[in-house]
This record gives sequence, C-alpha cells and structure tokens, in this order.
Amino acid sequence: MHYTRDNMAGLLRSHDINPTHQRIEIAHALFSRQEHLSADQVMAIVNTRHSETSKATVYNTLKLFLEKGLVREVIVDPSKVFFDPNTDPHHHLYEVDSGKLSDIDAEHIQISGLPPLPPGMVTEGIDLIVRIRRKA
Amino acid sequence: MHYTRDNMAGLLRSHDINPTHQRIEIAHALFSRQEHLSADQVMAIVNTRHSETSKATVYNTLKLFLEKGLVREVIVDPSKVFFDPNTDPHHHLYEVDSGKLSDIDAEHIQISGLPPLPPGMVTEGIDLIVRIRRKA
DNA sequence: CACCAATCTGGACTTTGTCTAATTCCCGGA
DNA sequence: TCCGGGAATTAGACAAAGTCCAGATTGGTG
Repeated sequence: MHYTRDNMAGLLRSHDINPTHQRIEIAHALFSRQEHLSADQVMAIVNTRHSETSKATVYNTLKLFLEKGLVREVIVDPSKVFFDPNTDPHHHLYEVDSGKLSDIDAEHIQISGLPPLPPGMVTEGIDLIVRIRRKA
Repeated sequence: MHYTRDNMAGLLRSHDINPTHQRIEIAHALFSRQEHLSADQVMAIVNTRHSETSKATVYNTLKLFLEKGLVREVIVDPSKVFFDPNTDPHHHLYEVDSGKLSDIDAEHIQISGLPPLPPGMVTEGIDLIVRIRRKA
C-alpha cells in the first residue's frame, strides 16, 4: 500500500475528517514515514518546499487526528509529545540517550495482575514504555 | 515513621546529598505528603509561609534528587513532569480528566513476552501507565 | 456570482524549564 | 574570632512547546 496524497484524502474521509490541503500534507508526512514525529518535525516536513502550513494549523490538525483516532499520542519525553500513525495496540521502546522511539508489537505481550479499577471508571489505554540505554 | 525535617537531613546524607535548608524543605514537601508533585507544586508548598526558595533551586534540587536516586520522575502528562518519592518498583494509574495520579504496586504485576533488547543495551526502567477515565 | 461556514493564519501570549553571573552561606584553618 | 574559598542559592533573562484569538481565505452551494 502506497501512502499517496489521494489515499490520504480517503483515509481522512473514512475517519470523518474533511480532507483539506493542509490536513492531507500532515497525514502524508506521518503515514508515508510510519514514524513517530513531534509537532515540530511535522511542521518542518510540511514546510520544506514552500511554507504552506502555520504552526496553529499543525497543532489543531494533530489534535483533530487524535480525537478522530487517526493517530496516537506518545508521551515519553517531558519536552515534547510524539504522534504515532500506528494505532494498532502496541508499546514503545525508548532509547533514553538518543531519543529514538520504536514500536513493540503488543501481540505477544501479556500484562497480568492489574488491580481492579475504581468503580465507574474505564480504561482508556495502557502505555508500556521500556526505557533503554547503552551499556556503560 | 515520621518525616521530620531532622529525618530528612539523614535521608539526604545517606544518599550522598549535602543537606541544606532548601533541600531539606523540598525533601520534606515530597516525603511528608507521599504524593506525586510537579516542580510548580513543590515551589508553591515550599514558599507558602515566607518566600524561601527560588525556582532555579527547586529545579536544580529535583534534578539532583533524581540523579541520586531519591525520587523518580513520572512522565504522564505532556505539560509537566511529576516527581515521585516512592522509588520502590511500581506503576501508575492516571485519571486523564482530573490529572490524579496514583501508584500500582509492582509486586503482583507480571509482564511477559517482551522482545530481546538490541545488543549492548540495558533496561533503565519499565514504565506502565494505565490511563483511566470516568465512564461516559 | 454571492454567500456562509469551515478552515487557516500570524502573532501575541502562557507555561515549563534552563542558563548565567552575581551573591550568600558555611566550614576549616590561623 | 576572622578569613578564604568552594558549594549552594538567587533573580531574572531566556528558550521551547503549545495555546489562543481575531481577522483573512477557502470552497462548496444556490
């Protein structure tokens, strides 16, 4: 499957998002790379050729994608949020020194022994982050 | 065990930290409450009576405590870091709406199926965050 | 073509955290 | 007690990420 801009339009529509130029470019940046990108990085990518998209739009759009379930938010670094085009259940491996972030497929991971939730509450998500570092 | 200021001095010394007034106050804020506090909250607590401790010192001190293993950093909210006086192995339950953060004892939790680490890397920590929300 | 709602924009603003140069504190020795 | 010096603290300027708003643009419809 190629992540063409046309396919992006369809993807957006299927998530109930009006596919505008800017939104298509931002989706394309995320999905064609299949990487975790910060808002800053998205801005830089989208505006490489000619300045096209404002900071406000990048932030608004990423928030919209989040609400519509098109991307996931990954909070591992206190200084910036990453956006993840992979919404399948999965976890993260974070290289503390380099800041490199990669996926761990959730398929083979078992987490057991979690306590019952307080009444009236539901789980929104379980984030498992394995922080690793080069051996000293 | 009461978390008196005198006991704090001992705790700091035992972690190879020179116990100054400000450090004792900051440690006392964290340990007497046994809660997760942000740098801002620590600032507010320490300076309630009379303004005593500058922002720079609060940040420097928290970073120092972190390096010396006296507290842990909890990254759940993109907008601020929490500091956790509980350094026993444990995980976190995060109420997305209220921002309330509580501990989950790690004792009964089993995580299996993690993939092998890349060669030459070691695990620095495993953070498990259960995000919950009031049922709609 | 004109209209309207949705979208986008620049830029001011806020918040969290960092940095630096100057000051203050505290301890050990004379 | 007084002094010197390294450690610690300070105020405030600065940086980076993200939010907000009022006005401009866009694009689809009659």
